[in-house]
Amino acid sequence: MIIENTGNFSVMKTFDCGQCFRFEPVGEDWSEVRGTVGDYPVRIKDLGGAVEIDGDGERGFWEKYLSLDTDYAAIDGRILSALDGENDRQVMSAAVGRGAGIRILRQDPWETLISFIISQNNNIPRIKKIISAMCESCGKALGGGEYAFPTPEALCSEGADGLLRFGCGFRAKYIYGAAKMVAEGEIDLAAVPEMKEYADADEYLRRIAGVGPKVSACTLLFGFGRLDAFPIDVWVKRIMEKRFPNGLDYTRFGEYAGIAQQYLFYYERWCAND
DNA sequence: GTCCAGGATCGGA
DNA sequence: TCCGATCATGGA
Repeated sequence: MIIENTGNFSVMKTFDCGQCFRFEPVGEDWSEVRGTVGDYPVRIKDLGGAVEIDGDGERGFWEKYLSLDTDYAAIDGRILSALDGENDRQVMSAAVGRGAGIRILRQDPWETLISFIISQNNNIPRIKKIISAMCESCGKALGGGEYAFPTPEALCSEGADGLLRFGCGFRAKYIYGAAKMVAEGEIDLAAVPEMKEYADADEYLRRIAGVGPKVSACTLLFGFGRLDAFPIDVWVKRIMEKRFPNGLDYTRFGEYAGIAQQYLFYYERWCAND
């Protein structure tokens, strides 16, 4: 199917900005990607102002997954006018300019939680490798060599030691603990969207060992669509120290702090690679 | 061999 | 409350 009127939506930026770990480019660049969302293996191709989806699932499912129902032009405007001072405005302008086209994906909360537990003190290529091995071994086969993300029960039955073979190292005990809590109902991820206050949702997720402020924020942002979450990792810390000498009060971005964060993250990494 | 990666936890000051 | 060491692993 083809979805029209996608504005400045960029497949490349959206799928290569570190928010998801199960997509790969089809060809030379990231203008077309393939991966798996839930039980749907899919190809997503950027047509420039439109996007082609090759996979099962209703149109509404993909529109929601890709956040095509969200007015990013309006949000960008708010982010650009949120800060005072010439320097801060200039930095944000550069970051928004570089990141424009990114969409915060609405990913599965459980997959997002585990993915970002794995992400701690780790790098993106290796995170992908671990998740891929885990899916192939513990996830439901979808045909064509594709696999669903493992259920809590599937990971729980591996045991902490069983998970070590995927190369997750010291994070194995955290993954197992999270799987056990969710499988046994001690943590109910479906209850999180009901928590209106960020602090409440954050506190709830951090009952899981291995989930600190950063993993919690990423899970809330990428898995629960909480755009007010502002994950601070080494890159964001770096850009805050380097380019905001007077400090950055991210609460000024209000309910869209997470999108501002993603622009800053993308911008700083782009500068490092350039 | 050394350093680093979308951090969290623990113990000691 | 804050700070440093430590935690596995592999790629640069």
